[in-house]
Amino acid sequence: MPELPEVETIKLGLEQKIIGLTITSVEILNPKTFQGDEKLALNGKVIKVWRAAKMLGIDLKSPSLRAKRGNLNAQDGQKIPEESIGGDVTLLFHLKMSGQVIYQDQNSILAGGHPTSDMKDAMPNKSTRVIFEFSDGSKMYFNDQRKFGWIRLVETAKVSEDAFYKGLGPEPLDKNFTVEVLKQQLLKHKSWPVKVVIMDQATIAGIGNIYAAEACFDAKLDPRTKVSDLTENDFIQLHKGIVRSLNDGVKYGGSSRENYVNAEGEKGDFLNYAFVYGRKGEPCKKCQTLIEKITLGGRGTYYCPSCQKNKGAK
DNA sequence: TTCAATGTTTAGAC
DNA sequence: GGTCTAAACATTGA
Repeated sequence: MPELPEVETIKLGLEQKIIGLTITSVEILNPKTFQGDEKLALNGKVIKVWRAAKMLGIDLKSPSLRAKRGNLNAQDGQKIPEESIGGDVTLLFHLKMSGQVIYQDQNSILAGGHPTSDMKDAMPNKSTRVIFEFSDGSKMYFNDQRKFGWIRLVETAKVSEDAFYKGLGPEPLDKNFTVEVLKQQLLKHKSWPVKVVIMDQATIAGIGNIYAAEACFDAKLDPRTKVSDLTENDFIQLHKGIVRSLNDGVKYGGSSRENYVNAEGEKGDFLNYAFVYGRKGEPCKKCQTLIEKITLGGRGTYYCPSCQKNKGAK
């Protein structure tokens, strides 16, 4: 489920909580969920929490890895300086369709990812796949109903070699993501429908089915419009639509109805603000025409037949 | 009972 | 190779 804004929401919450904490145990309830040697995370201190597309990264300073290497740098045999700021190992998370990251300490619950009614209840539950415990007694749970998601432990220096990470295109919320970049990326697939191409992770990183539909609505483009039929203005509007919908997603705390829950009961409810996603048969918020649903690129696709036009269609 | 689900990868058929 | 579809992963809920 989670797309870029949901993962960003988790990242923003998590970094307030776990930076500086040390992992004291990693309990793997479903072996297929965790790839790599979890022992390298033990006694690892959280240095950084980051996001790339829909992937979450947690960098750890790993005493275990240093011990394994004899505290020597593999390349030149030099001692690794203690003041080294970079992490040694990184936990990569991908939530796929139904993953959740839930962090609980004494005072609060931080729950992000796929929305379920029980996500702020007692953990672990039947969807819990991996449990991390920190030095202060707080815990982080990785839940995943459908078991599509994964956690991978890799050496921080080798994150860029990770198969998934390697395949990612430009980050849409990065300041370098200009209209020109969008255009260049899209033109690599001139015959593809616009919604399909913006969901392609190698073209643009992090856009999923919800935000792709919203971005097309925002740009007034029929999702089936081929890239070759886009005008200069379409690229500008599409760029605006992508950035706006993703930023709105972050602003509203993601599309999970109870994405972020704390003592104040804050919730993410972007879906309440969606113009087309999940609104088949309901009136368009702009023109009252009923929203239609089709299948495009194998995915359910919602659009307003009146607001969104396909200039290439006969 | 059947179908679709906020993701990604892979296999087949033109 | 390009392009499209279906299937695979596994589970739940409408």
